[in-house]
Amino acid sequence: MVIDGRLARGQARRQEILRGAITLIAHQGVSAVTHRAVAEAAGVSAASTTYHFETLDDLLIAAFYEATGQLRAELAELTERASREGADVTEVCGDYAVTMVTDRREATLACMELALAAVRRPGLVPATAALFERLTDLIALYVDDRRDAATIAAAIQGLLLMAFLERDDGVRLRASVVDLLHRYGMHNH
Amino acid sequence: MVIDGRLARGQARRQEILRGAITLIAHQGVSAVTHRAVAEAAGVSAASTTYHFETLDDLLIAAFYEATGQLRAELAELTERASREGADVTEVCGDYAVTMVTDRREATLACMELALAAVRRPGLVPATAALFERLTDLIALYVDDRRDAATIAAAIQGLLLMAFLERDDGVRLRASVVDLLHRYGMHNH
DNA sequence: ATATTTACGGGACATTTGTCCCATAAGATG
DNA sequence: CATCTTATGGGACAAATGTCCCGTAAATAT
Repeated sequence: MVIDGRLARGQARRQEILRGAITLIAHQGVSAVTHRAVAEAAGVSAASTTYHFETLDDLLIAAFYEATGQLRAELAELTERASREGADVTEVCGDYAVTMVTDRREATLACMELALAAVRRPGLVPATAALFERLTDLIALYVDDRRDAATIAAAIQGLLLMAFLERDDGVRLRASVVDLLHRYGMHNH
Repeated sequence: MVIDGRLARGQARRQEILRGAITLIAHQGVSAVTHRAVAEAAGVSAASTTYHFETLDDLLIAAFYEATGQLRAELAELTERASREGADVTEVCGDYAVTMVTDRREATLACMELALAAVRRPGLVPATAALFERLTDLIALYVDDRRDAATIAAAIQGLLLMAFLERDDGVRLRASVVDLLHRYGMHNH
């Protein structure tokens, strides 16, 4: 069976719309996400966004899955590689933290916006939790107790926010993350 | 000179409006803050909110100062007392963290919303930084290095977010905070 | 007592919002 | 070819929004 070209193009545009929404969230916050604004950001008509996402909430939830999905995939791959190659987890975490506030700045900010929004919208919790799980997976390679790993993951979230507020380029953040991990891993040495 | 009763009553209503805005932010997010919604939450007319706060941004910034102000005052008093009485800072921090997700839930949530908003609105940064400073002050009683104290303060912010997401009643949070502080204070013992 | 200042309610305005409807082009299917 | 199906664009609609204006009551000042 051949793939329907129309469906394929539709899905492609759907992705463009989601990317537009994520960029919008990162730049101007969740409140800036309107059908029309997303349409303009994605370079499509407003009707197109209502076609692919019946309601705005659907669009937001989908954008959240998209944004976290990227980071989740990267984290999972990082975890797999670090586990295989026996890399220094503290260094890997430090490097990736820097990536989150530089290259992945938009997606990270979007995730933080939406994680906070999840406090009020139960529908967003599972995806948020999934992202936390992936980060915890990576840290758990270094810290035995998974509960501790979860604590560290949450703490790193706070460090990321501070880095954004201080317009830190990542240097300070990197040191903080590495140091934090060392504090919890000391008993391993 | 006698105080103008009208001005006094005006300021009182101004406070009511701010309280309404803070409650609104905590319950439904920053986006729910509209002149009319705030007016209804505060039990006043919409015109009254536009009278006391010419623009919505003014209202938001004022609400932020109000919300952080409460917490800042409490933290400052806590720091002063702990310093005077030589109390166990880890216990004080643990207890107050629990307070933040229970009794002070609304104000704390509002602060987190607005701290994140500060990433995009430079006007909100000073107040956010001031709140962080107060928290850092308290922690600095326990951890010598102020840089470390700031890191811990940021980390606690992350733990608070996680507590909200997990609907933690504070038990888990308290343990995490105390443990985190012990990790950084170990060299003191 | 009269005038002035302050606080506030009611209402209006243009703009933006979510959402829906219809026409049409492009691709798939018979 | 004819016939669906899918994806979009253009446009419309009511509702909500920020903001402004006018009238008025109450407190103060002269």
